Amino acid sequence: MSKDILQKFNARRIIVLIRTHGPLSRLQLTQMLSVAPSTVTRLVNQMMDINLLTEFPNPEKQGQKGFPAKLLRFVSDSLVTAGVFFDPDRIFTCIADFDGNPLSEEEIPITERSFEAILSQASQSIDNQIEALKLNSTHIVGCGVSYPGQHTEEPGRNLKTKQFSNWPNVDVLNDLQPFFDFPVYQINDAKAACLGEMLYGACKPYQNFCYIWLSYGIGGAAVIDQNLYLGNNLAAAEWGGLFPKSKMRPSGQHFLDTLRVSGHELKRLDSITDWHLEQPEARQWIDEATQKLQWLSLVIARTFAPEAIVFGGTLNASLIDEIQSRIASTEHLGEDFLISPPDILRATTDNKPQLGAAALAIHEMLSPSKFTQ
Amino acid sequence: MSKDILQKFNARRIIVLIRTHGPLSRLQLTQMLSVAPSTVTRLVNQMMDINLLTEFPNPEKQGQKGFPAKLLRFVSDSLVTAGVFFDPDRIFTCIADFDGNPLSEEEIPITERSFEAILSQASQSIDNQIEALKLNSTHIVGCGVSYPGQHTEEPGRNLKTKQFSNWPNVDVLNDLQPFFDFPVYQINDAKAACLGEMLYGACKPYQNFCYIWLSYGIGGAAVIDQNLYLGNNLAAAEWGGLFPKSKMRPSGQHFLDTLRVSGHELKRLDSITDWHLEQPEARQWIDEATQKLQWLSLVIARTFAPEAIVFGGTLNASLIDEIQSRIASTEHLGEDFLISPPDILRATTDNKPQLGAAALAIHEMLSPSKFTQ
DNA sequence: TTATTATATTGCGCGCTGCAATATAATCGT
DNA sequence: ACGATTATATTGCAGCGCGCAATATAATAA
Repeated sequence: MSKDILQKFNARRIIVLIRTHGPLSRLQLTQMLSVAPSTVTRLVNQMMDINLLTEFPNPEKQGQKGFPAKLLRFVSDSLVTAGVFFDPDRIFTCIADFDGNPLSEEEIPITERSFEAILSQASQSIDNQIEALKLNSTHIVGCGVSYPGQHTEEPGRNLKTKQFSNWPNVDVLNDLQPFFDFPVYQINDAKAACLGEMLYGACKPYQNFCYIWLSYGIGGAAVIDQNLYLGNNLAAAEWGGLFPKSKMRPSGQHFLDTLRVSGHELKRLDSITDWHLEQPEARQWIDEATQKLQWLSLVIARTFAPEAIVFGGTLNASLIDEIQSRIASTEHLGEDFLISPPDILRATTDNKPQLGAAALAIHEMLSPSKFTQ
Repeated sequence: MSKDILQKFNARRIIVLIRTHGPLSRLQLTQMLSVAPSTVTRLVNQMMDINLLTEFPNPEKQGQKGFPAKLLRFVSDSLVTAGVFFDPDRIFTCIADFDGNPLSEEEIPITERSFEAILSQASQSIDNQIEALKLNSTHIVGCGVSYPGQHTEEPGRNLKTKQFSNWPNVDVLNDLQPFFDFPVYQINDAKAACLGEMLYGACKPYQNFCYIWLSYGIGGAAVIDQNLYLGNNLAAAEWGGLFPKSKMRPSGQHFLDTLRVSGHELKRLDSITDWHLEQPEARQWIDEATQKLQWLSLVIARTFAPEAIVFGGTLNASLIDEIQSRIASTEHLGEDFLISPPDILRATTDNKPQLGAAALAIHEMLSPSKFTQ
């Protein structure tokens, strides 16, 4: 069962197409890729040999003339990806298939916030799930790890975090890889969530979009031609920087601080209830935050001109819902904005942040930029 | 002399490397491309066969042990590109080689502003230069055409312009191609200038940068991984949209209007003299414009996080010089901006806007995104 | 039962590439 | 002075991904 087929250019393109469009016939793949039918046949058959793809009759083509096309789909437990997300309060882990269905999930409360403790629990959780699903490490394309933090300027995609006191800048190869038996990738919470939306969520149809991630802070990500654009120092799309700390900023932390001043002592984002959102101080904050985020949307539309802007995050879901729908329903994003505006979307996978981490491993394998040949 | 070698993947990569790095030996190419030496030898020899490349001894390696490496460079008149730029006042045309040296240039004053008149003069000028240089159309990879305007949402890269009254939206294939015997490409002034900087000017070393184009209006462009990023509706990096028409905006037109209010009647940007720049009203305008453009630089740094931001345009050169150097010398781009800022550069080719148009044809041929195979 | 149609497979050859052996042209060492 | 050494380039050969064209397959239509 040699998987070097996965290194082949057109094999990857086939995987990408089936992943984004759902089941397809060989003929459809031929047309979409502009390659000879024989090429598709050979590659598909090799992928069926290693049990990555399977075929089934097309129910819609029952009773039609000609050779009945067979549709191709992924074998759900043939190749899977692992995802780990954590914040100061909890660890989320999962194993997901190529279609983005979690095959298993786990949530673990955090008791000790040391790097060692969190990562051992996470890797143990992944191992348990692999065992429970009767998989082994040859089935895993990789594991994505994501948590709140900022990428540093050093090479190697290091991540530093304020949320976990005394943590070092975490380096993928030196610090993370020892915990896992398969390739590990690391990215911050916002950018992982963005990949989740791109591969599995509301952004599947888009080539270019921007993500606005509302959590304790304000994060973000920009997708250009189905790739994460990270920019110099990996600082691209870090929208939080557009809101100086000296002024009101539409972050979860600022919302908690605002509530605290008026006597509602909350420490965690997930303690916010619908009742809190109805308080006058909250209403006012929401108005102001919506206004700021609409300005941000305008700036994004004028700079990146994405097809869509997506709102998501670990902030209270109703709160994000309201902000997104209010911005989506405004007549004009801003003065002189005459061209058709980007779609303003609500993220659909931000309740499962580990799915974004899982998406990272798939992205690293399938992103067009990774296979030049 | 069959030029289908130019369609080959690694042949194009070789051209790109020699274009960006200058003369290289076969061994250097081997290492930079991570291919076998035999691959480079064969491709290079084919390109020498069609007289695209030529070799010469490496002067620096005189007196060193071993087989002396021969360096490869372009034959200057083997493959060339044509460029046409015009604004309401003049037409600039040129023929340039792959290294960005103009082989010939022409400037034509505009007497009649009809589409037909301008394009016939431009194409006639190009044809004359081709003849004078003893070239024929097989040597021309293409012709870029650029002028002030905004791209429309229609497919086919249509360009609409306010500067030329009664002009239709110009479509490349239907409207432009009939004037030329080789492929034509069209793009607006700002984005063409940006390509000129990327291929020939101050931005050669950068993978990602943003261009701020100061002319009658405020244009711009974003380069991501050595590609123009155009965004949805080709509206990306149109910075002008960030300055509402209801307020002060750092555009050449606004500068002319400001001077007019204080009694200095100027209609054309190239009528601005150093004396004008010393007037009190001008000084105040420049202060304000610098402040606005520094804010823009901060926004760009926070969104695109480019390696560099380049200032250029058809606005008075001293004026752009001053704005660029003032922004480049500020301690911090803005509040909380802690990471290393982008380089703030001065464009070096904006005195030859036709070179940017010429760059477009080369870019269309050599851009990595155009050759997947 | 045969013709027609839509889809998939097989046989063959081309062309790009890597590998390993060989060639080339300079200096170094004695 | 002349072979040894070194750095660079070329050649022969084989592998392999792909396209083309012929063929096979499995359904409906006549």
